Amino acid sequence: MNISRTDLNLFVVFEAIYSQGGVTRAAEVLHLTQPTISHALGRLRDRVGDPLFVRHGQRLVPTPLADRMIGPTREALKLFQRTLGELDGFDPLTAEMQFSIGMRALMEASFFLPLVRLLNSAAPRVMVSSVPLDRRRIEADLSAGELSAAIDIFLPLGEDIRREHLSTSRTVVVARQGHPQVVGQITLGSGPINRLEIALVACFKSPNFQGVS
DNA sequence: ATCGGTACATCCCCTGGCTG
DNA sequence: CAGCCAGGGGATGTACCGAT
Repeated sequence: MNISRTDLNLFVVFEAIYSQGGVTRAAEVLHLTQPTISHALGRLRDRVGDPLFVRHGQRLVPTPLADRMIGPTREALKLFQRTLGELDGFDPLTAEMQFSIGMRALMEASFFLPLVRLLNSAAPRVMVSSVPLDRRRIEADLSAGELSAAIDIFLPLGEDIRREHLSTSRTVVVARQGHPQVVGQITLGSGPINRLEIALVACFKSPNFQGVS
């Protein structure tokens, strides 16, 4: 295949369809229409001589070739992205950028406000928005650029997801001395704690963030 | 069995870039 | 400047699934 005769945008479309699991959702994240994505997929199918995705009910399932292509494609797209980023340069004081950070409500109270305060001084023109996090879609949303980053508990994710430890939290139970239902060893999995109405309070402490929710 | 909703494919047209 | 070609989008067809 001659790369000079190949529209490299087709690989952006391919990656979006693979990540989103469908043409329509790929169109949404790329801000194009469904027929446009369908046309692009058709052109890529012609180029590689493989359907790449086959319909399985209402889903598009990647073919073995698509499974083989997705890794190198993502690597290449990341390289392009990094190269363009380096060309643009980055100065936090003047950068005008927008980031979407996925997090759950509990995390939001602890991390988001400190982050906004930090950015106000370090990167005043950078906008961040907090997006409700769907754990089942973290990898897909990060790959598609729907999320710039996500803050959550440690989860088993793919190797291409870069992660950093932000804080450690401890769970404690507070009850009056001699409470009849809180005796002996207490666990989260079973036992008396499950029968009680409890208030869940999370405390986070880290070098970068401090907060209580 | 039928109907409505969802999703992908295809047809057709428009637009913009390239070339002679 | 005209003709060609590729890409994008609207409209429509087709297939599938779930509810009734």
